[in-house]
Amino acid sequence: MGSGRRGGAALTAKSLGRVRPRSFYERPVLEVARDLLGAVVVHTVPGDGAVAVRLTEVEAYAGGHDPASHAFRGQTPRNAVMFGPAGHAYVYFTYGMHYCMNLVAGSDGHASAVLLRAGEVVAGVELARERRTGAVDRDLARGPARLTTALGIGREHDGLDVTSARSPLQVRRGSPFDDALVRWGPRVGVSTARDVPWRAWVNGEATVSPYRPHVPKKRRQG
DNA sequence: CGGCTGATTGCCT
DNA sequence: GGCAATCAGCCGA
Repeated sequence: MGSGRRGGAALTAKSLGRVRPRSFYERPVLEVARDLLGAVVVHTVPGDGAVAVRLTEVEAYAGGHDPASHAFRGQTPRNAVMFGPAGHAYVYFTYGMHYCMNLVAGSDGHASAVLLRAGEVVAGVELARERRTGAVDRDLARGPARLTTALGIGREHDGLDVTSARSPLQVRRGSPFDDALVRWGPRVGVSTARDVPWRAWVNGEATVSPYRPHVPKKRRQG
């Protein structure tokens, strides 16, 4: 372990499809979210290898008018990438230990984005296992923070353009899922717009995250 | 299996 | 100072 390249032979651009162009992201965020199911996120680390994840679960955030969005209270240094052009990665740190990755969608300045919640590792499984020690294969990228860990994504990737064929972080066409397999549900922990289903996942996929609605943490007594 | 909770840092008010 | 777009581990049934 720790020496030599991994995942190179199994990872061909052809099998994963073309890199999605910026125009793919410059659409309403719900359309982008739906079409990201089946798409493949590829992160390559020179000398280490590449890991590719085929998305099975995503969540849409609609920018300044969305109470659950990081953009709701306006632009800050942390969320600045969301207010920029589509097709860039917005990576944030949360719970003092986890990273989550979004893809900026919509028109410039709208600050909408799609959270990548879960997927299946389709290349670089060995490297993903190293990054996710102890996890069974099905759980390697099953959950937003698990997904970034498996891919090796951190704060340094915030703002990266994922539409370039030369980028170490790309999103490729992959193999889209049929509409009949796509399910929509209400988002977690949002009081407004509860009737709008902004979480999309693929029915029957084992890699869809198992987590339930988040309940506010109770303050410790004494 | 489902439910609950501690971990641990940075961001926003 | 409160809490977060989470996760893993522990507990009881």
